[in-house]
Amino acid sequence: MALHAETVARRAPLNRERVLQTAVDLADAGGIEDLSMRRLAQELGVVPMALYKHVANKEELLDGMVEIVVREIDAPDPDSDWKTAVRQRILSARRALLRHPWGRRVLESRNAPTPTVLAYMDSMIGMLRSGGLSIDLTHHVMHAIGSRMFGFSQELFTENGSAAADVTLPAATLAQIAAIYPNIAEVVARASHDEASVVGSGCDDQFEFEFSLDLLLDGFERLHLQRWSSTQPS
Amino acid sequence: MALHAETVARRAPLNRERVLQTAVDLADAGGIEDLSMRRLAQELGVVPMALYKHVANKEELLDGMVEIVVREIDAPDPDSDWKTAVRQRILSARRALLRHPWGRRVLESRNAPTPTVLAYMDSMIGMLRSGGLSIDLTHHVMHAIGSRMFGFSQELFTENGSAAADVTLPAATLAQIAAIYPNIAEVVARASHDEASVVGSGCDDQFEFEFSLDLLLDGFERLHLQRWSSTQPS
DNA sequence: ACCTGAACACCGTTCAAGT
DNA sequence: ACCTGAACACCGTTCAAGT
Repeated sequence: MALHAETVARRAPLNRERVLQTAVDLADAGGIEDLSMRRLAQELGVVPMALYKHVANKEELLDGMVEIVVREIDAPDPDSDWKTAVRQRILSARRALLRHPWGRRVLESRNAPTPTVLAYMDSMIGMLRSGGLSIDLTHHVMHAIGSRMFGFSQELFTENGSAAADVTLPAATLAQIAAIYPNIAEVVARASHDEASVVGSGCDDQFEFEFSLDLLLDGFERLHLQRWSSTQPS
Repeated sequence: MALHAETVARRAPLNRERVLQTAVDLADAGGIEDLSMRRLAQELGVVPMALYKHVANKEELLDGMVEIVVREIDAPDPDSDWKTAVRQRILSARRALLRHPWGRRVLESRNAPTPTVLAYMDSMIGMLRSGGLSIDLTHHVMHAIGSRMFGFSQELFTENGSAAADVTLPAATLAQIAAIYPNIAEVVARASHDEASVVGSGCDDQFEFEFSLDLLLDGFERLHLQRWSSTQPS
């Protein structure tokens, strides 16, 4: 009896908030593949089925985790012009995603947007409209930004560290690669020469992200200034 | 004895080619989530362990499936200018991916690029270099295109059909959504009005893909013409 | 009313035994 | 040498029994 009471008292009462936050912590620490309902229950000191009191199923758990990540994105700066404000906000989203590397994969696996995601999108549209962009242009801009608005890049093979064109192989095999893929070798050689300070990939992810983001934003601005319309393409 | 001989004769001899092609067919028909080693073995009329004679593990199976998809991408047209040739090739990649909707997810899950993927990237770099782009610009262009070179879009919640901003809900709840997300509602209302002919999403995926692809390609061309360099940003 | 153990229907893969 | 059944260590979730 006493033992039983002590056991109950020792563990903090489970609630949805604590379930979600522990799931986030687990994914942050061990990656999303280490997160299972059974593993999460173990971490919380309960039996797996106890979780189903607070989340309907694993999908709802993942939805809740997405909400936590998206809520970390800074509010828009009302004093900046639309392009600067959008840029800053997306860079803030990227920082949130760097804190939670599993966020990208999980967000992309969702079937439907959660309320927080919809609110973020609504806010983003509002920023573009406040900048004077037409509804038409805003619509296509939202498609063009796509999940980049959450700070996703669209790079190759970055999930697990190194990008495809980046070579962490010994120089011996690099020569062999050059024989088969001469163009890749040329680019890699140049990149590693220019940016030798960057360890690992040899590429500056932040630079690459801003490079493509700015290319798109500049394109949007150009279309806006020339009063682009989808019915009369230039 | 006779029965046994008949059983052996009835099933075509297993080989790597047939294992991979059957896996592709299964994924095409039932989605990637229906593809398991056990399910694939069943389809081929063998015991699960028989597959491990032809592929080391499931990862290698998925690699092989990626190779099949990427090999379907058309070769570059040597007579077109670089921008047109790149554009055509990426649109061909997109068609391949539309035939194998699981391709995106599987390709993104790979840890390292397969030989066919590397060859495709090498060829893409070659096209840019032939167009006169500097190694420096080519490098950053490759990052900026990223997985879009395989025909991936970066749209939201498109995996399972409808994009986030698209409303397939009854009009009654649309009004409720408008109260909470007025900016989304405004864009959706306009889009469904303009493109009422398109069923489902109300958005023309092909148009959106080409819109952002051309924005990027035009940006690349502009940087090339003004002799852009990463060491001296404009 | 609440909690929970056992069970179900799956996974990918290992391993040892059988032919 | 080749093939294969059983087993291992997992999943998410259901369900009925226990308190």
